[in-house]
Amino acid sequence: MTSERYNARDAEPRWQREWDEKAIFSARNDDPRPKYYVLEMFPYPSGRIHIGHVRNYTLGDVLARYMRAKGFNVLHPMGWDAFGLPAENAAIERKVAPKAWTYDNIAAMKKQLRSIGLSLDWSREFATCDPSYYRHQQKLFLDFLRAGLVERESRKVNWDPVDMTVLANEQVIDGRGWRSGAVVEQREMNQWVFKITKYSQELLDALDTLDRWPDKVRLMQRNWIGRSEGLLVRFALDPATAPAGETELKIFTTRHDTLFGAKFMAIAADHPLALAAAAKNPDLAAFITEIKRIGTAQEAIDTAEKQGFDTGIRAIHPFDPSWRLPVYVANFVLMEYGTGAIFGCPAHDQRDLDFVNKYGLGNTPVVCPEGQDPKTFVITDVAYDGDGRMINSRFLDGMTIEQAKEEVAKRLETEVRGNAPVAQRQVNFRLRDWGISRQRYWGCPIPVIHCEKCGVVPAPDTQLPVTLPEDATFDRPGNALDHHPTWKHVACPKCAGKAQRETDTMDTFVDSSWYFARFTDPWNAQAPTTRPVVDRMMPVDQYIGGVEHAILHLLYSRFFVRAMKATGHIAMEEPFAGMFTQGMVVHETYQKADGSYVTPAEVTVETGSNGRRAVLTATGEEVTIGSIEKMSKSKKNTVDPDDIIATYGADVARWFMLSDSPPDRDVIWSDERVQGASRFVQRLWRVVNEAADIAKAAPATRPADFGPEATALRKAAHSALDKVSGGIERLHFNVCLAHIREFTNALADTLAKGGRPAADLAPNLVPDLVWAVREAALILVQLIAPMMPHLAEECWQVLGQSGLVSEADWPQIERDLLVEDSVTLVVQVNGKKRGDVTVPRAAENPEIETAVLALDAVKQALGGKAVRKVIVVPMRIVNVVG
RNA sequence: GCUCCAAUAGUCCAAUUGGUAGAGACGGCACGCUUAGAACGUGCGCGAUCCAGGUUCGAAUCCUGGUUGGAGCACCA
Repeated sequence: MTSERYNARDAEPRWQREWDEKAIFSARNDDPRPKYYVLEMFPYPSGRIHIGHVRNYTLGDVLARYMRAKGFNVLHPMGWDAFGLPAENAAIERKVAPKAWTYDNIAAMKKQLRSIGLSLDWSREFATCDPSYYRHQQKLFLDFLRAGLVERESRKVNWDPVDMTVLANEQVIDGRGWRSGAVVEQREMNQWVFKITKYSQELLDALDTLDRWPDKVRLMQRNWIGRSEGLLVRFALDPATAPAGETELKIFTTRHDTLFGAKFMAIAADHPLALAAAAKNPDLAAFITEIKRIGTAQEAIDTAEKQGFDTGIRAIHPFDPSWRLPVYVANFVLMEYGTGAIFGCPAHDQRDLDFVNKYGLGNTPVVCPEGQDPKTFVITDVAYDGDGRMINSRFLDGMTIEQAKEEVAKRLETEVRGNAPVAQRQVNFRLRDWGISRQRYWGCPIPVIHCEKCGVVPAPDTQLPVTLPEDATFDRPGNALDHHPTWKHVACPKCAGKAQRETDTMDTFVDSSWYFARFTDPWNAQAPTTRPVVDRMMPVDQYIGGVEHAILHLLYSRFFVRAMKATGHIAMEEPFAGMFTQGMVVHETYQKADGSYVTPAEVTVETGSNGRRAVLTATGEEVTIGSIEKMSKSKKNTVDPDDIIATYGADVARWFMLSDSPPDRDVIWSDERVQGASRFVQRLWRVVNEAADIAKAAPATRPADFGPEATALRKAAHSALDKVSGGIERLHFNVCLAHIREFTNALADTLAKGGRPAADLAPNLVPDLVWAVREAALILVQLIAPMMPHLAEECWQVLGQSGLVSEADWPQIERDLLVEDSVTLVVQVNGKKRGDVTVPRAAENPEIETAVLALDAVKQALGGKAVRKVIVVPMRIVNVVG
């Protein structure tokens, strides 16, 4: 018997070396077994891993190790999402080259990742900033360009005039650049865009096939794509009021049923008609300038009041030539959606109602809710957007909304004005094409050349990769690529004349939109993918990451794979067959009396009879325990994975991450519970060592019969095996851990009942029980192996097993042990529990009924009333209805 | 504002998807052990499953309405 504590600091590096030397986690592309691809979202090399990474990668590792034991050829790779702004900021602030900074960080983080004991295939590692990766991305870009999936477009962008760069919407805070603080301008710029909207409908429809994705994520994508069916209507303009001879105004609506409730038309500030009118009206021009200025600040948009300006233009109602509607320029109409123009029906749209109430245009209800009297139904401050019957709508009166929509569409699409129908049915999407141009150095260069004579010329394949210059300087704002003295000057591949390289680089979301495919064959120097390999190893069977990527990253990847299919790089459409969004790691916050935050490492929490209090460990000063929040540097409520692993070991960190909270929910980091995990590690170590001492006496062959004690232990073992297997497959790791602890308790009980010390006892034990103890201990170790692989290896060795538990096959379940000979059914009378009855497993309903009705408790509860019905739920319950 | 999700013991969470509310842990209390020791072992679980209705033989689970908390989108016509 070993009385030594389990020493994680000694064991963990030892087993990590062992796995490494034997390269047991390398997947082979020619392995004939069925494949299983587990992938966690790859990290940005910020410098240190975060506790959230530990959770993310532990979740994936449990699955990878389990599937490996189940006999799959598991692909579980890791890499680095290595392009991006922080490297350039480091270059500016610390005078270190982005490349050096990035690769140093990768080296540091890789060391940290290794200390977690993840079963990763490091032979496939790459960083997206490796030219050997991005050269293929450039190739994909050029293939997409040829296929019409990339275009150059003039687009409105957020421009930071100080940093001289385009900002993403998230980088604009209160209308100012997040770094420079300069007021952000809206500029029209030429941008490269991926034509993701060509796949709007497909990306939407295919969501229904992704049955192993969270509903939440699918819903978010559905809303993001934002399909709406409506009608495109051409309103004629009163020629006397048109500023420059315009004849019509096109609008898009989904509520054409409410056309008779129209009170006004509204157009966006940058609508051509608005610009034409502004040219003749200085007041209108001033108004447009004003609302465009507000338009840049995201905050202002949220709270801005509805504002409009009457252009003087009058539109003619499509069903009544004598009905004129005023055309306003309004700040709530977006040029980017639909046609940039609407008709306003205030009674049934809140925005329109706010607008008319401000400008005194009135409203007419045209949909009356069921049960309301149309004569008294009025709208004042709240628009009605529910169901009902049409009123005040001439030929539509009495129809449902759907009938009215159909009638309006039918009439207007058959009416012709100037060789075209007045209206046509149209489907609109909220989804926009994906602008990928970034005025940044540290990104994948866009492989095109601008020639004064030939225009945009793709870089020839032979010139790939177009690499970043390593001697760029960061001493002034703007794009370092553009500033570089020589890099952009090249000869035109077509005419050999003077030309310039594109100095924009790609959005880093491009890098992460296909890395999962590259992992299948990162060694291919000739092409992005190797067809037979990528077609066999993809899709990713289980992808795991944070919900913050639920929309953009996942949608872009889904688009990218479709584009890769269209250009012959892959056979499938959907990259991720299974998707899982894990919760965050959160922690309570601690504040000193002066309001400043202190880290958990500086604090000692004491639990007394009147609750918990926290003091500074160094000084004893009392600190306030604050709310539980996402770990952040500003709140200082972070824990460092290195500290945890140094103190408790990786297995404890892993076990803690998996316990209690379901993986898709936030987990509260709690020192008490981490210590609980640590105590379990020691307890398991003791139990296994004790079992190992007994197991030495186990007979070599399986006994023919097992006594009751042995059978009970075997049932506990195989039941745990069954539940844990199922739990892992459904990613219910917290429940798996509960079953493992339950089984550990059962094994410990059996050992304790035999008496102590165990060594004296072994010879007295009957062989069947000794054999069962050995079996139980082995199963237990295999069950914990996916979660605590180092401890499992150590235990495996103690149990005298040769080889590695990481390479062992998952134990076979003996299903016979899971079925009981007799079952105990709960007996209810009128839904209330009155007792129970134990019957043979095979008992038929009539015998069960007889047995139940014979119970005294049942007779008493019935109180002489006749039995009306007896409901027998097999294996569970009997309900007597009296 | 719109859409969606959640709510079970002091705390974190289970409940085979409509069948006995309790698996596991944290904390607490009691007892034991007296050295595996900032441990270890044993024991202790009445909470109208957030509230009000409804469906059902039977509801934590399904339906309706609310309360509280969270998430996403945000003038999308």
